[in-house]
Amino acid sequence: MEEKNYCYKYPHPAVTSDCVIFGFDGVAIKVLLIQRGIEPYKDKWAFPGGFMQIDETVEECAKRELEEETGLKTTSVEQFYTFSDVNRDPRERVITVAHYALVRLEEVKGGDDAMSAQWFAMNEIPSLAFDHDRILRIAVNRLKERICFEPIGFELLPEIFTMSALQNLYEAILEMKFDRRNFYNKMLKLGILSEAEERPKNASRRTPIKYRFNAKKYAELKQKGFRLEF
Amino acid sequence: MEEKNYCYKYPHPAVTSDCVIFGFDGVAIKVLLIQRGIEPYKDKWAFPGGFMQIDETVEECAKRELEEETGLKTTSVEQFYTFSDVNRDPRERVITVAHYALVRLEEVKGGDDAMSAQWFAMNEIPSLAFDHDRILRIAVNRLKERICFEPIGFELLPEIFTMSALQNLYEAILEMKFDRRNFYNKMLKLGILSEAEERPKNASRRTPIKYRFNAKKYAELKQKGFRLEF
DNA sequence: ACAAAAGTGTTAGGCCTACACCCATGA
DNA sequence: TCATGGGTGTAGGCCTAACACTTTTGT
Repeated sequence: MEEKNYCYKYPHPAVTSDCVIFGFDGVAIKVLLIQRGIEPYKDKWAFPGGFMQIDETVEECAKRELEEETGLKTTSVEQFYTFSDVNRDPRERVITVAHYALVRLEEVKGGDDAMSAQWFAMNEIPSLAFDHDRILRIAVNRLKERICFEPIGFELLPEIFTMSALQNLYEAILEMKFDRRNFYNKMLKLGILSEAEERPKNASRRTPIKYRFNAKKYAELKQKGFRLEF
Repeated sequence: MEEKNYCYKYPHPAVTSDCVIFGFDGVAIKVLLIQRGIEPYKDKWAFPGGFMQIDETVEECAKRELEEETGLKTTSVEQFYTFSDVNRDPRERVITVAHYALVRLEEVKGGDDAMSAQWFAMNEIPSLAFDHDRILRIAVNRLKERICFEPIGFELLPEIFTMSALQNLYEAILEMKFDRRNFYNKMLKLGILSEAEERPKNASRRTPIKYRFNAKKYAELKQKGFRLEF
């Protein structure tokens, strides 16, 4: 038998952190999953995550496990819900603090085949281990809510992007279609986009304007309180 | 020495649930606190809460502890953040899942002096135990955010209320002043208020109209998606 | 040549905001 | 009689939503 050296007067649950990692390939929202190598739910797909160590916060745990399991280093994850159903893990009582993060797909490719991590489009998600289906549903809802208030979409795009890439992203996340002209106007009126290059003199009608996110203007705007409506 | 009969291969944190209970007395938002009877932070004020049992969810724990410590039974609490700083409790590693709930002050009076629970107006909050100051700050932010999207304010008011009571509540939560006519128009246009009584024939200009919250109309509205803007 | 991508502007309707007067009551 | 609370409507500005054509490029 294993040694069990950590003893308490009352029963303690195990605590894990899980990570729902969103990416965007220009067309669809994708989610990063790993295939479990051990029981329970061996060979099933699940979110990267694992047991919290006694000297780290749940956020630190989420980032550490993410890197260990997928090679992906992110600067920030955001917790969004704690799942505590009594029987959500067959091994022992486990509560998990679920986090999400947005990453640029381009910056990640490395981790994919070295590890057993893979990106899945939202409509191709396999059946997931534990209660991870539920975690995903709630994560997607949070993402939808949040993108209406903060320009988090830019974290999913390359630094320089076209207006239609941005529109595609919003349409993919919110599962809605927008009128192109209205979307342009709304985004430009917000004032948080800067043109990323001189428009060449020989600008054809066909070459799209490149933008970048203007964090400085956004900070000013945020102070005053604002809201993106869709 | 106490017996320590619950043993694990790896160290486990303790898990607690805490409750930020909001009430409204017609003028100001209040919060329910209890005075701690034991160390650590003996005699300091804190949110009701306590250790999760191994066979209950964090939400069940929150409701149980709330009732044990204040006599207050609530049907629902909502978790809003999990605090996991490594040293937030001097006894052992404790992570807490913080919840909030809105209650009608009128329905609570019982518990107050039997227990050592007391209501505090937001500007009279004493210094709190643990990291409960931080928990309160975040709870208040969530409340502000949420009241702009869902008519949770009605949970704080008596079933039948006047428009100015409702306006006072919104002004207290959001710490803003609204134009009375605009507030009336906005609320009535939403269509989630019903007049609670016949307007008497001898209606004087001075007797206010009584309303009640119309959950049915709200449910219809919610399906279509809506938003309260302030 | 045709389909697909991208740039561009106007109009009508709805919503938000700001604002003032009258009446009744209680002190 | 005066202060307070409460009911009520309008006008201007801003935002939103709907909507079409032209240019260019690649096939």
